[in-house]
Amino acid sequence: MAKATNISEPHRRTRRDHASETAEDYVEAVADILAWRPKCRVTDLAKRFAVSHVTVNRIVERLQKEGLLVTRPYQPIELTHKGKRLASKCRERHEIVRCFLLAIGIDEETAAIDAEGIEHHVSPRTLRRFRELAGMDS
Amino acid sequence: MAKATNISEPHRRTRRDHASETAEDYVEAVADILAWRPKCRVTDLAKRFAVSHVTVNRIVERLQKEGLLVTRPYQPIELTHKGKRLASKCRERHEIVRCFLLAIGIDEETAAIDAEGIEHHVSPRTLRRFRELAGMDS
DNA sequence: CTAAAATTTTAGCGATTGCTACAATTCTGT
DNA sequence: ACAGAATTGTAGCAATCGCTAAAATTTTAG
Repeated sequence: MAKATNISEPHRRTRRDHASETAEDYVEAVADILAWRPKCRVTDLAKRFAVSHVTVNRIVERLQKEGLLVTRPYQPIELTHKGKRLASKCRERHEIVRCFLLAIGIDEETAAIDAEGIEHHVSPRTLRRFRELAGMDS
Repeated sequence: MAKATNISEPHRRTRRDHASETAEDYVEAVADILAWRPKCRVTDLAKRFAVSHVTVNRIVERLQKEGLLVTRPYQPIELTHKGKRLASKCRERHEIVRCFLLAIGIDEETAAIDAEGIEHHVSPRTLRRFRELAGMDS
């Protein structure tokens, strides 16, 4: 067992980047919304995340600066190539986690909820194992 | 309190409370440190989380207001009864997640890292299943 | 077309978590 | 005991994510 003062290894990862998680959640949401509607608006995201449209507005502004999405004043939101790639990656990871939870016997609703929280914290190695155990190997 | 947006079940959980996670991480760390040393100091926590002592100081101040721990100026940190209970709960949950990851074939180091991130996002139901599959049933 | 409704933006507040720089206190070695 | 080292506290900055209120713009309905 690690000594109490043994800092780095585990916690380098636990020092999570909340801003990155938000970015992932948002591009994933935008991609999901655009798969069902012609346009993604601030209001759609506000409803989805149950926050005010003002909060969404500011986050969208930040993500645009980071090159993940594009929008103009009073116009709908679109993903950049970079945003689409990130969204795709997140969606796949999200699905693997969700299907893994289903595979070990978690009910649909709980799996959906837990996958949302867990997805950002699964390393590539663990993700591969999840995929195997979920029977998603191609 | 609840802004009745009645949004998708999954996101009620994904709207995570970062402050609560920090509280859990800190009481868990304090308990762990006190299991190895006679006293827990601001510096110990700063090293563990790889943040400045100033950041730790402010968080400790907040947690004291919340009744999770106690400290006086220039004195070491101790957990309240409430803090000990929370720490115990978190440690158990943490161990279940870690052992579960080991049980499905994840290596020790990866399991330790991923458990740190995942622990805050596992529902009671999923946690029970993890414990079963880890062979930790009493 | 025009007025109302919906949507988006801006302004400004607070909480939380990060930092550096510096002051205050406690601990330690001689 | 006392000086220097270590530790802790304070002041003040920034970034992120919440909010309300109110202004600006676009969309919709009559």
